[in-house]
Amino acid sequence: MTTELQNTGDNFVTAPDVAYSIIVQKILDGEFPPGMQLSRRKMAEITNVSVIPVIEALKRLEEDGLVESKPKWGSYVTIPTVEKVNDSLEAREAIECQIARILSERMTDEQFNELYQIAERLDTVPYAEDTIELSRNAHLRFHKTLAEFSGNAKLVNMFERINLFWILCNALTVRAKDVEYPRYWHRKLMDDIRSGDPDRAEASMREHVRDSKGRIIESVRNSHY
Amino acid sequence: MTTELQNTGDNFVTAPDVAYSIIVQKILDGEFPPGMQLSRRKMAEITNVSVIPVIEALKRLEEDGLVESKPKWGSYVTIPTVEKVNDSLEAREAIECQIARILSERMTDEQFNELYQIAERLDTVPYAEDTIELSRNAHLRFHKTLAEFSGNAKLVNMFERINLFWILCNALTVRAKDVEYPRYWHRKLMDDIRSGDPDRAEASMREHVRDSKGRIIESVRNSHY
DNA sequence: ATTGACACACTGTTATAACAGTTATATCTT
DNA sequence: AAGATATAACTGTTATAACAGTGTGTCAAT
Repeated sequence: MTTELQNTGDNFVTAPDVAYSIIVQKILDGEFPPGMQLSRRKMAEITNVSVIPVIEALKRLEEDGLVESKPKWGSYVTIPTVEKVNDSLEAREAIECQIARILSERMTDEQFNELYQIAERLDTVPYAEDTIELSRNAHLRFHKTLAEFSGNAKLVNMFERINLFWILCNALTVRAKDVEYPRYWHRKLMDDIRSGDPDRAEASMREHVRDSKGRIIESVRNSHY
Repeated sequence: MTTELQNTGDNFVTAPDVAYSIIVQKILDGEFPPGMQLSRRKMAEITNVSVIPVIEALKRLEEDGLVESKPKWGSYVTIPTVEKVNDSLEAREAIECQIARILSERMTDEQFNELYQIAERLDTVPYAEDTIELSRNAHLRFHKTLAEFSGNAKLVNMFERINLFWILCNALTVRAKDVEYPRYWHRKLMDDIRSGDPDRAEASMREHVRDSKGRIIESVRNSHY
């Protein structure tokens, strides 16, 4: 049953990769709910690898903020408290504002066009029940592309970390009806970045990030784990 | 010879902790210079633990940016290229500016006084050959304390990561004579944070971080590994 | 009935050893 | 002598198993 462990040419899939992707999936799907203990042996059994790679997978998840550990006790799925969500959003604000600043100073026309297309779709496609998955993915891709276009590997890395915890919170709490963007929300952000003024770009991004803050905090407060 | 592995009461020192601290020390001391390959077996031998904890230690070092890895080849001490240093400084800027913003809005009088004392020492003690170690430590503590007073665990964590790579770069390149602070450099920063205006605090911090940028980049460019 | 202690069934931790690539060197062939 | 091939000595990777705490439930004594 080691079908997934094959070395397909150049890119080598390690056992920790396998364990990580399976566990992440189950956490985001809600199969492993917040607070649930993740025993190393059981995770090894589920993912068909041994304990060693599971340790590394859990460690990565800890870096992502999806899992926490008590020494000599074990790991469990992070419970998104108001404090943690707040910390995460402040960190996200730091990263994304810096990305906006950088992009305002170095962004090619092709990059702007690509981003603007996504922004337009986000502003026009309604956030309805049947398109929620589509819209959410587009939204994630928008921010991920912004990060990548900064050309800064460290910022991209930090963003992806923060983002996973954010995705978890969304999956747990936000419903479609809660989300309603102004009509030119994302395109305005792009225009402000395009202006070439770092301060303006940053201010616009800060507003953009903070917009979701109150909503998320409220949702988290209402869901007790 | 397992004297270091004892469980001293409550706080449990794991084998990865032991390996990590030894290897970090040797990297920062220059005993393991940039580019040097760090074989897992040899690291295990040096640190008196087995290969498994060494894997975790090397992984932590990778997170810190002190070590890089090629799959199926091994780990080696990071070579601080201009690009990496630049990325790191931009990330540092993001974190520290956000910390400055937060502190401008929530900082107690005691916290301000403690920070101001360190700032005063930094501005008055000359950065001479014999006090370089002292001064550098004070400088690190200043920024570390700033991070901690933000009350945001994620930001503290991110800061410590970034900071280690920064320490490495400093250890490799900067000489005492290169560094010369304006007389009120750190106290001005504290005053700007104290003003209560997030934008002003941020701008001041940005200037503070960028001040060192040119100097470091130049030093790194001149030291080819 | 309550309380204490002991044992068992979990948990993490990590050393050993076998497996699997990579690289460099030595040997063989042309 | 030059090139190609095989081999040896590294490297990372990870499964197995033994060790070491932690918590829980049960049983006996009070």
